[in-house]
Amino acid sequence: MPDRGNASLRDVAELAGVSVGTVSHVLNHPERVSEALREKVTAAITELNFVRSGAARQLRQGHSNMVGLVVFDIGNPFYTDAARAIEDTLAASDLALVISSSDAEPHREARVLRTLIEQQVRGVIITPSEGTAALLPMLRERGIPVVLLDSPGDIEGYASVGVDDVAGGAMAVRHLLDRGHRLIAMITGPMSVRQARQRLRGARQAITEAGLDPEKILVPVETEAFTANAGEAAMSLLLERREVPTATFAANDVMMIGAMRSLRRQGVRIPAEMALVGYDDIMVASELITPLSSVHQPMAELGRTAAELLLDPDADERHVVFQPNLVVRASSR
Amino acid sequence: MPDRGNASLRDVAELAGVSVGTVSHVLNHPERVSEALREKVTAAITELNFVRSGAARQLRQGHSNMVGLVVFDIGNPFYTDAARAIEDTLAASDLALVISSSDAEPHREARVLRTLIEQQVRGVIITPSEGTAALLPMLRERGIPVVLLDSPGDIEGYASVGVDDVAGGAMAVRHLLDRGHRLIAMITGPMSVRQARQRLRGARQAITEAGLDPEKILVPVETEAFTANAGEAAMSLLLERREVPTATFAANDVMMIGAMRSLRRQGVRIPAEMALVGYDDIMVASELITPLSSVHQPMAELGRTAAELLLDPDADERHVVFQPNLVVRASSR
DNA sequence: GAGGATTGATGAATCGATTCAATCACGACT
DNA sequence: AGTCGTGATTGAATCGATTCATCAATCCTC
Repeated sequence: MPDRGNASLRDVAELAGVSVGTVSHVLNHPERVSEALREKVTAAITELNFVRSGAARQLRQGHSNMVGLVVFDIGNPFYTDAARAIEDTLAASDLALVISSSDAEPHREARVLRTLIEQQVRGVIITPSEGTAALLPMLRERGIPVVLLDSPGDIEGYASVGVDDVAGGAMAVRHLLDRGHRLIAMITGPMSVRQARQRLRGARQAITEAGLDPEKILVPVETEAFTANAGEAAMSLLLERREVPTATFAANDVMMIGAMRSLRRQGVRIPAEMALVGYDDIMVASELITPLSSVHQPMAELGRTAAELLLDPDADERHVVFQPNLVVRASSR
Repeated sequence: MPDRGNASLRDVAELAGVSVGTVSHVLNHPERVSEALREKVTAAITELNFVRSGAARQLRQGHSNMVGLVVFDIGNPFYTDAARAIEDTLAASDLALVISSSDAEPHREARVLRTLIEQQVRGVIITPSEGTAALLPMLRERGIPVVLLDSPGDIEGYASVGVDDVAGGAMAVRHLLDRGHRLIAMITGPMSVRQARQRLRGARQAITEAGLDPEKILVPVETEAFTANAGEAAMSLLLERREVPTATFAANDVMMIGAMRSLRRQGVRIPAEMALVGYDDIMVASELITPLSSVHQPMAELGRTAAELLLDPDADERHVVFQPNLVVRASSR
């Protein structure tokens, strides 16, 4: 057995009877090498099963061919959809994607970013948490481009992509207004979360724009978490009101699933007695007993754009905001 | 402003007034350096904001501090749960995780593995697809440890971790038998998929073990895909039978959600007229109108063990198989 | 046919951290 | 006082791909 698997560029050169410079040219600038030599070199490469050392390459070039993606939680389907799109876009430029999750822990986030700097990544795409702003200068100092994901202009001085949560909230409520509802509940989730606040703002805005009074039309119910149980409790509360709303908008589909449980138990018909619109358009939204209308976010486009911004040298501080779109299903029809 | 962010180990040495060797020792073998110098060096490191070059380090050491994880699809929640556990386990050994998805495309998988080899990763954890077996020798040749994920001994000669799908199928059906059901449908999914075959085998086995005849008890229905629509169609078919089963086991929760749609439309009561058990225990299983019993897989343990096997030098060809567990909810109670 | 231009190939210098053999400083012991 | 030993520090060699100045060869043009 030939001693395969550890060949260096020098070994290839020796076998092919050329200089190391030529082998390197075959790999990086094939057009500069005559066909005869090119063939000899490629033959030697296959023969030796040669794979070039990324370390040596990076050391010389000053940067690697990797881009870092740092998300809160890899488990979140939105981020994975975006990640997929990022990966595909980068692949076209021969860049590999390195995914890490920060869990929104500053300590962990710092460690992850440090590793990325050590690897001299070509750029970083990150969904910022509370502590992120303090860490970004580390990257900036080293000339590593940064794009903020799902964070429309949260932090000054960096390019960003995001989805317009105000518009999303507005389009959900506008749809319900259009269908004649005049007392609309909103299950907001925790108001400490930016997305919750902005979706609520959008909801109010839609009502104002229709020439109506948000105070009279909208019944917001804050919950402690974005869970199904929280949604169920919120809906139970709403059904006990003197004047029960005829429609409900939830800032998240999972809470709405809980709310639907409560409705089913009380025998409230959907959408006849209670129309529903959720947010996120999760995979099962269309698979529920009553398929759920929901605000869909273009995560793939978001990812693609984030990657494009990262690669664009003069995108320094551009902010791209995508518009969500409403998917209407039986729950509000 | 000091020119921060590009300092090399030599710059640190200069500022601290010591040799490069000493700085390196401070980083890697602090105990060999006197306290006085150690402090001077650490001061210089902070002053210059020094982060060592991973490339140079790797080049010299012959390997990086990264481990590659290659999955079918990052979007799949199972894999992300496992990924999280892998990441945590590796972090304890100061190893970073690089996640990539192969989409089960051999072409893409080959490219991903090539990148990992270039990076001289310390090991690779991979969920193998059809073409994987042919690619693994590339890693073996280079002495890169490999652990197969979710693939109990599929490929000879490599360590692996997996969940016992036969046992999973068996425990679902055993539960239904225990509750007195004697005509049980199984929505299998495509039989070309190993998981589908093994879960069916488990189902048969449970019936045999109970001293009954699988041919008389079990009604398998193959579908073309693991989707909700496929599940719905399968259930409609079952309901048209002369003798309608009193229980259904689906090889996947999403198909079961479709099946439940069909049942609801026909007014079949769950579990009184039809008991249900799914597989995967997806997040919404507990959030459905009728909470769904489902076979749960210990993905976190799977991930942790995969990482441990990877780091264990004498785990060369060990196979670890986990047992799934049945979560009983209202749909079969 | 000579000079100039073009194309192809070469190999030494380079990137930055690690490591080990060599040197140094200082105290202890004979 | 001199020698030995111990522990701390040094610095040069090393890993492997890239690049650029240099050299060689071939082709055009007048």
